[in-house]
Amino acid sequence: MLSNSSKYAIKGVLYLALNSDEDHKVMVRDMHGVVHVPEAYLAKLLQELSRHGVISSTRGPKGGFFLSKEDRKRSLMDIVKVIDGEKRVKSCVLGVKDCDTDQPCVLHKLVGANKSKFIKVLENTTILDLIEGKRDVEEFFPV
Amino acid sequence: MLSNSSKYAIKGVLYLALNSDEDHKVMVRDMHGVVHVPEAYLAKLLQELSRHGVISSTRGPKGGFFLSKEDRKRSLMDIVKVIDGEKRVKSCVLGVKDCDTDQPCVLHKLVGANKSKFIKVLENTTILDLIEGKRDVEEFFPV
DNA sequence: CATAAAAAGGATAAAAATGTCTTTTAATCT
DNA sequence: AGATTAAAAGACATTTTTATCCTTTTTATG
Ligand code: FES
Ligand code: FES
Repeated sequence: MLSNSSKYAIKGVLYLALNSDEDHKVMVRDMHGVVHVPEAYLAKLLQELSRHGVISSTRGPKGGFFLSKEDRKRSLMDIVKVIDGEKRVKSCVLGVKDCDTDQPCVLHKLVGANKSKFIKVLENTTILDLIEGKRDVEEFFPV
Repeated sequence: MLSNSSKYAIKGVLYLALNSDEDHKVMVRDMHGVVHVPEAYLAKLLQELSRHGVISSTRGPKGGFFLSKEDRKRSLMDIVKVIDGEKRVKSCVLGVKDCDTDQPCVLHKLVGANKSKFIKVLENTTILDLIEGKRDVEEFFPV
């Protein structure tokens, strides 16, 4: 459903949500160990997210990636859309076509409801929702 | 969640459920067009399923793949386990570890229930369940 | 302005998934 | 028995995903 890259990206953004803001940017070098994602690869993913305006970044000394107030209101789907594309996550359990069309597949009535519920979660859950009240970083990044 | 290969395999087995029995075996050549899976690749997947006893086959003239009475009682999960492995489908939304452990991830409470419901469907739905009453082959194999 | 720090970008590499082809084995039919 | 047929097996090819490396551009700061 979600690619590995999307999982990585989500974890990266969660880290930023917990550890960064406009005044405290964080370098990939300092976060890749905690979220268990290869440094260069995580950098690529975050750059992609930044390029699409899902997260923020500045270059140079004191630079790094961070989440602005606005960024925190982004949904998980915003991340997934950039990395995997919407099509991938919404595709039918049995094929490539979009789910919920006029011609549902055999499995649709069995799993379709679950799938669209999952998508709703991605769409309706913001970064802020996930981190509110939490500061115990480690629990966020299981191996 | 499910690999493309698993989807192919499920579609192949569904075709066999609708079009084969002990006395009417079917060759890959005759089915790959209907289920929209490359011939040689489908052959490989079916061979794998047969090797693991999920479906049946015999070689030579009048040979082919088919589902025995027993085979029809197999669950979707039996197919997925052979092709993808159980780990892959059960893994956590955010990582590689198994879901539902003592240390659930941040997303678990949001999506975990959906995921385990999906797995339950795979485990509890048999081939027979899917085809009962149906003979309209085409609706089963959307593009 | 010089310098160093950091992301951005691009090229490349490695691994996994997907797909094809050829040879071997087993069943059936003359 | 011999010819034919079809799956089984395995080698090979392609594509996609995942991952690394190196150069360039931008920016803060002394
Ligand atoms: S159409 Fe196949 S899961 Fe919805
Ligand atoms: S532990 Fe991550 S989804 Fe269950």
